[in-house]
Amino acid sequence: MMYMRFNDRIWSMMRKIPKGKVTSYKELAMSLNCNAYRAVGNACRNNPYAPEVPCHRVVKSNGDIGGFGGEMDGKKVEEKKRLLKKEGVTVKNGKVVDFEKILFKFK
DNA sequence: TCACTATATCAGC
DNA sequence: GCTGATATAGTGA
Repeated sequence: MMYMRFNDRIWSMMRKIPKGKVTSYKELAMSLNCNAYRAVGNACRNNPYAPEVPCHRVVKSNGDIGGFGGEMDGKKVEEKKRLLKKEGVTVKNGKVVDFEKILFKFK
């Protein structure tokens, strides 16, 4: 399979996300290919790295937290929210406050 | 090729 | 505003 270049790229990009900021799957996808939103999420799910690649700083394009650890029901999602809050990102009702302001764009 | 995925977008209500 | 269906890109089997 052509190696995992996409995943590798995704991880590299996420690694650059500064603390206190977030990005969206869409932004990541757009920076690499264009519409591989799902592929980005896939990369995160297959993320072999843990704290090195802050996958919890990646949220949906509308500011929603999305999922985490493969659980979309909750459970780990609250952990994600907690992590973001701890890093300075305000999360309310499962959504990032001032999402556009703290959105980190690659370019 | 088929099925899966931490999404995005549109239609219907 | 919310729910469901569809589109799209990539990986694994």
